[in-house]
Amino acid sequence: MTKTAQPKPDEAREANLRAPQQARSRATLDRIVGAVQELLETKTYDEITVSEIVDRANSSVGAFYTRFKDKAALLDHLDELYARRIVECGQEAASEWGSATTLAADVRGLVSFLLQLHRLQPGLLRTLIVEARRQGEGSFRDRTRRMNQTIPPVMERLLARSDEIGHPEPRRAVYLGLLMVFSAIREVTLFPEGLAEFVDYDDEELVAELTAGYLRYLHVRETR
Amino acid sequence: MTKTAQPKPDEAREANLRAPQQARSRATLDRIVGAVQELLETKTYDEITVSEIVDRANSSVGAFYTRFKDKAALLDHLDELYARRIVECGQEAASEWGSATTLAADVRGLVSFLLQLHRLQPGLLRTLIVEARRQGEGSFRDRTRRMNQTIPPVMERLLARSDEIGHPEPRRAVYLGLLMVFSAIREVTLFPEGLAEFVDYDDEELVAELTAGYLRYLHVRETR
DNA sequence: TGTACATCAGTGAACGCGCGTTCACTGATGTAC
DNA sequence: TGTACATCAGTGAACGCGCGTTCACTGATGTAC
Repeated sequence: MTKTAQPKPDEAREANLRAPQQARSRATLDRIVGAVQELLETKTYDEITVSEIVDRANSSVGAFYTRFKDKAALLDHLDELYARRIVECGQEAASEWGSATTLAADVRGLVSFLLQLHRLQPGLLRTLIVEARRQGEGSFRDRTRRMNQTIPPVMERLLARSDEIGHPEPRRAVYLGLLMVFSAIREVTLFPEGLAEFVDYDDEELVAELTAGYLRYLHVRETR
Repeated sequence: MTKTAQPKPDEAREANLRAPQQARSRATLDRIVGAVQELLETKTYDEITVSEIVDRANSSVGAFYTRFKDKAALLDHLDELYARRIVECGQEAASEWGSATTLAADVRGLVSFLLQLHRLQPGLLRTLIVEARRQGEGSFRDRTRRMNQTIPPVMERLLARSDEIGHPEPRRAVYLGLLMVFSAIREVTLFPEGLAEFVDYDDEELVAELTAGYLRYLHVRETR
């Protein structure tokens, strides 16, 4: 507690967003964010114009620019919101985990969680991955780091049961296994036109199969 | 053989490209294609200007527009070239396969092939996936189909040894397994800033581990 | 082999459209006394 | 409680830059006779 007032922990680190002071502008901001998120489900960020966003939000270009430094600042803000949400969801899901389950149950929970996460706003996620995070510049890089930091604790939880893991290098294996299921999920949800076309599982089956794949790769002794 | 001269089989189906008639313009075209491919390794297609492309190609905007209908036509052409190359590589690799190997060897060959393919021009591939194939419109959709058509024969080859596969649904399993290794490769090569950060295998190890993962998922009886 | 003409190829300045951004202004909310 | 002033919020026409595209022109290559 220093002499300077503590800035709001949330919007503090966002340089490009002029934080709203009144409820009215807060609402406008929310409408703008909502509008662009909707638009992102069908088009690229470049394809969306500022006018288009504010029209859909029942706002105006002027209002837009009193909140945001420029158009890029909105994308930055979206990324911030998304990152925050992921971290939050992750912690929430982790706290729901009981501590006495099996490795198989843990893995299954993880896979299921990841799939749900990707089902949320695929268009937005796609944009953030390919448009924002392209080359690790500035704030985007930081957020990737923040999100990645949530992974190791989860992996440690799996590794706590190394005795069940038959793979000779458990540590590397849990990470590569995660990458396999994670990216399969990403491919299915974000790029369904590609190879995912050949995969006709529904979500439940998909979780089951990916879980099985993960466990077998880890060489978990089968106890079914 | 009808009365009309057979059009060149290759460039025939490209409406947006005025085919070069002389060696000189062929060379110019090649330089333009080369230039944009280089640029795509570091920037998005939108970020690249026509002037930028022709400057690097030691050509001129005018020359550009005598070849291409518009800027989009170049992206279309790149996609066509890429698709053609993939199909070609696939057939080539397939023909190199001896016929008396083990399932494990086949899978390993496949995984290794996929990784090599992605190492070739990651920037271009990334662009084609996210910018061109976004929503399945017109020629891009067709090409995705063409490329996807090369997959089933390969899977059939694996399925020919179903007796070695312990998974209860061999057909669905070989496809999902493929998706897992394929998308893991994609994540590593195209989006290395993300989860792939945690994976520190070199290419050889990666192939080995992905192969192991695939085989174990298929429940191939271990014979090592 | 030479000449004339047609087509192909290339040049780069100029154009103009679209979209991000600005700005002069109006109205709403908060605060001091 | 009322009045005056400051700041916040919002409006939308106008601006201007950048980039894709055009176009009038020059030069190279091919072909007919």
